[in-house]
Order: sequence, then structure tokens, then C-alpha cells
Amino acid sequence: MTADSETSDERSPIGAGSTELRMWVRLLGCAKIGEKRLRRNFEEQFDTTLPRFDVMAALYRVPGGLSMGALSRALLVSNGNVTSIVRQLQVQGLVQSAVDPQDARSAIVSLTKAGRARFLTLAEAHHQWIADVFRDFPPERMATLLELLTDLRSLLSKEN
Amino acid sequence: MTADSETSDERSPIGAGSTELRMWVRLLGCAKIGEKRLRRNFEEQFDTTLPRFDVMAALYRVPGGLSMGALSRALLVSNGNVTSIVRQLQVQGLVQSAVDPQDARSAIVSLTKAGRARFLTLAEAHHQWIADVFRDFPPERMATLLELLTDLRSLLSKEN
DNA sequence: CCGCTTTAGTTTAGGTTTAAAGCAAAAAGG
DNA sequence: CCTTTTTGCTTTAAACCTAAACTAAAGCGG
Repeated sequence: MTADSETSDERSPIGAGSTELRMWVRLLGCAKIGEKRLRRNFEEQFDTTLPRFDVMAALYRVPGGLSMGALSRALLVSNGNVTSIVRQLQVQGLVQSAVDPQDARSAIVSLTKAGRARFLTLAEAHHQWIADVFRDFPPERMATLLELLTDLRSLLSKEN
Repeated sequence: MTADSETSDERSPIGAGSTELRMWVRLLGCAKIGEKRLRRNFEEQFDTTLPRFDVMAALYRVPGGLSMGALSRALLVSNGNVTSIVRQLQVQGLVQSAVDPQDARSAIVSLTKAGRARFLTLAEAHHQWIADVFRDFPPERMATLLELLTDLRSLLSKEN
């Protein structure tokens, strides 16, 4: 078992040869499959979407609410994107928006009472779906994976 | 070190408590940050997009070409989605499409000569970006991560 | 006060994505 | 053959997403 006897690679110039590349492709694949599942579940069972859930989750964690910019940074999405998602949640009465008294340009968005109740329902189901997927994953391996992903994230966040 | 002494969880009903949930969130985060980087790089340096690169990569691996359906399954995206991406690549002269002699409904899409040359340029840069990101990741940890992600993917693919 | 720059958000144009509806070729079943 | 169903793909409607242009409030320097 030398360092180089994996599967193929050798002199093929491309073809997902190196370990980094395969790992990256696999990571993206896992994320994509999982997201697909979650999106379908949210759509079918609750008639909502993953991005809207993400916004609600971010707001739930901060009872005082967040500005649009803070939301955008928290969710890693563009500023303009948050605008439309928040607007939809607003139409549904799940979030409310109040002008920041310190800065009239900025609005503080927060969950309404209905929004908090709604989020708890969604989050419960969300947790259950995730737990189901990982039911057969040994806890010790899961801890290792969590640790490695944490390392990876700090690598990715560096030299952005 | 009991089974339950991680960090918080306990009776907080939500808040990304369980290990599965945190792992999942971290995985999505890594994928998102990395994709953002790649997308920006492709945009800035080559004036193209990640999905277009994905299509070209899938076609590069199969010199004989792929049908639209095969492409869609390979890339885990919807059927209709492939249509527009292939059309754009076709306009740029990077892929060509020929009617399947066995089935007149189906078209076999393949890279043109220009498309292959273009892909090699893109893939070289892509590989370099990935290698840069993982430069400081110890090879042994990378191998572990690859293995764990492979396990995870098979869990995710099951009971779809 | 008055310009200049910065900052917070929205709007716009364009690309990605899906599900659902539609279309046409193929296959199946009399 | 001819009808029905299935299958491969495209189109459409709607959501998501980004970058870039824009608006408006703050802040800063005179």
C-alpha cells in the first residue's frame, strides 16, 4: 500500500485524478443530494423552500432581529437576494420589519409570533429528516467528519 | 466523557444542537463557500460559469458524447436545466449535438474540438484553484475526509 | 451649512434551477 | 395496423441567485 496506489490517476491529465479534486467533487455531490432532499421535503410537506427556512432560522437565533446586511452575511448570499426572500416571508406574515432608530436607511427584520411558531414546526421536521439520514452513521465517524469539515471551513474562509 | 457531553444541546429545542445537524450545516457551508469562490473565479478569469464547466467536464469524460437525459442524471440537475446550458455552449461552438440514429427523439451531445481545448484550459485552472485551497490540508486527513464523504454519499443515495 | 464619500438597501438584467405541462418518437398491446 | 402508454426532451412559470447600477441616508471635511 504505497502512497500512490489509489485507483487510476497516473498520467491522465484530467478525469478527477488527484485526491483533492475527488474530495471536492464528493463534497459537492453530498451537499447537492442532501439539499435536493431537503428542498423536496420542504416543498411537499410544508409548501415552503430551503432559503426561506434559512432566513427564519437565522432570525430565530437572534430574537432582537437582524438588518438585511447582517442576514445577507449570515447566510452567505447576496444583498439583493435577501430582499426578495424577506419580502415573501413578510407577505406571509412570518417576519416583520421596523426602521432602525439609529439608522434610517436600515430596517431590523424579526420573526413575528406566527413566524416563531411556524419555524419551530419546520425546524422539528428538518431535524428529523437529518437525523433519519444519519441514523446509520457511527457516532465516532460523525465526530471525525464534523472535525474535518470544521478544519476545511477555516481553510476555505482564509485568504478569501 | 459520556455520550452526551458535547457542547450545548440539552433542553434548547433548536439552535443547531445535535452533532448531525451541526455536521450537516458545516457541510453545506463548506460547499457554499467553495462554490462561491469557483463561480467567481470562472466568471472573472474565463467569463464562464460553474454549471457550464460541469457540463463540459461530464462530456469530456465520455468522448462519444451523452444524451440530454444522461447528462441530467450525471449532473444531478433537472432535465430542462440541461437544455439551456447545452444551448449556450452550442452557441459558443463548444459542444455539438447530433440526432441519435437509434432514437430520433434523443440527441447525442459531445464536445467540439474547440470545446475540448477550452475544457483543458478551464480544467487546468480549476485543478489549480482546488489544489491551492487544500495546500495546507495534511494528506492523511484528506484521505480520511474523502473516505467519510464517500460513506456519507452512499447513505444519502440510499432510500432516496 | 455644503459638497464628497461611504454605507444600507433596492432594483435590474441575466443566469441557474425546479416542477409541471406539452410534444413527439418509441414501445406495447391488441 | 392502430391505439395507448411510456419515454426523451423542450417549454413555461416561478423561485433563487449574483453583480452592477441606482437611491437615499450617514458621515466627513471644509
